[in-house]
Amino acid sequence: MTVQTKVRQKGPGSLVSKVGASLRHAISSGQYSPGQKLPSEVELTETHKVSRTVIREAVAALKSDGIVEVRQGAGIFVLDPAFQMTPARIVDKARVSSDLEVLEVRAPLEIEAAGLAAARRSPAQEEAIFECHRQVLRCIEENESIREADLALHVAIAEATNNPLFRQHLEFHGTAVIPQSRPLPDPDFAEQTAYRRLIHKEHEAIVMAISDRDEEAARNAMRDHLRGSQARYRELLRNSRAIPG
Amino acid sequence: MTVQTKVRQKGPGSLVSKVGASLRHAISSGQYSPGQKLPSEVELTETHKVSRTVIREAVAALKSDGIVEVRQGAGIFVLDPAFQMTPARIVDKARVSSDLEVLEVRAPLEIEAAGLAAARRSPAQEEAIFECHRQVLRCIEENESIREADLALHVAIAEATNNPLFRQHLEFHGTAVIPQSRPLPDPDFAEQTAYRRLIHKEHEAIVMAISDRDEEAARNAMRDHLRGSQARYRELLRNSRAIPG
DNA sequence: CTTCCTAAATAGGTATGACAAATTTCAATT
DNA sequence: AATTGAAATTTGTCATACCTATTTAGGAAG
Repeated sequence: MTVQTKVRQKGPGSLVSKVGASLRHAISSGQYSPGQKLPSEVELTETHKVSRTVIREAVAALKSDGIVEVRQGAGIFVLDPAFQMTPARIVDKARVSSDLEVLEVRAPLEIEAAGLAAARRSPAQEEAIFECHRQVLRCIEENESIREADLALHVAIAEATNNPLFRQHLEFHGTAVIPQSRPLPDPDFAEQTAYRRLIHKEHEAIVMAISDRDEEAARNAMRDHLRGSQARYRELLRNSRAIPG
Repeated sequence: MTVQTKVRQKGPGSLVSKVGASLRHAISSGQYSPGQKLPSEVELTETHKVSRTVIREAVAALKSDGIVEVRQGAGIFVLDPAFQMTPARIVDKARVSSDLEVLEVRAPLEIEAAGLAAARRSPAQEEAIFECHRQVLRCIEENESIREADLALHVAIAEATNNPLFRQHLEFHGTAVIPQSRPLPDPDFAEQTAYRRLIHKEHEAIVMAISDRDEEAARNAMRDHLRGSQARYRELLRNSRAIPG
């Protein structure tokens, strides 16, 4: 038997769990961003002063959690958080929530997020919000769906809170949309355009308040926007119910 | 090199993922029920005709998913589903959110929930809220931790919204607690009692507003309560930081 | 007969080395 | 510059050895 050059673990918790926690922290703290490759197994054995067995088992756990993907011959890569097991995926599996229920939960969160975004946004985050706002306008002018651009704007606002939980909660209902971006059942073209420009105008109030660092105005603008959306959506429901199946 | 008696894996997917899937299926299909011990690692190597490395890595994945717990010298045991992957656990693994971040997200949700509970609660739900409220008082009078009773009260309020997403969001941070129920670092006994009675009084305002079906009062009471909690928690943080490590 | 203690057996944790398979990189050739 | 093939790198699996923790079994004492 060869001489042991590595100290056997002493103290609570196994080496596998310790290395696992260390890797999780490295990833979640941004040391390795999505798509990036982790050090090789051999390098990790040297960094953590453990055997390859421990590294492989720790990586097996991360892999199971959807945090990394491992390609033989290539390496260990950090997965995009969108591919990780998010609460949305579990909850969506368990139950399909109605859009109104989702809105009801989202509204207070997004109102608060707008206020915090106004208080905390960095110049870069401000720019990102403006860019998303412009993208929504571009979709309106080109008569394209504003769905993705709309969601991206809301995500940018959540990001500007600098509390990652807001963004996570938005992704919680990632497959649900804010109703104003749903296709109208049978829209008159001019009416649709007016409708979408109203959305744009409401967005503008939010974005300007965030830019002005006006927390209260941002909250109020988002509240008005979402109340308007809820009202429009309920109207939508009533109208679509009046149409014989 | 010794003669290989096991066939090297051929076909898509690694042996680790295959054994992992097999074990998951055995557990979910009821072959091994909660609390029951799985076969030993050596037995599993024989059953699946793979090396112990493969078994250990497969078990590491199951362990990370919270499906089994492993005790050195004892064996591998199936966990009760209640201990398995819940949204809270996933999020906690990926990142440790600060309590203040959690509070920041929870506050708007709980304020809204209080308002909706006032609007929508059934008599049975009203009773449940009162019962939880009384339980908190009992814990205070018996000098027991109010943590569980406090959480149960918040859950009862979320339930009374009759929108299951509110309860789900509360469970989202199931392991995080509302700060007023945290142990104080070095409490003077009389001060602690006064403190907990203040909590009880704030709860009372919320519960009465819900009973009175007063949405606005419920929201305001919850807002005051949570703002008070946040302020107290920040004070707690400042005080604990002043104590030399 | 019951209880306690100790040794052995069982079972998981870690380290090491070897080889197979997949991917990437590099050098030589066209 | 593009292509091809070999070498290097990296992960997947197997085997062996030893350490640590728990369980079991047997014997001795009360």
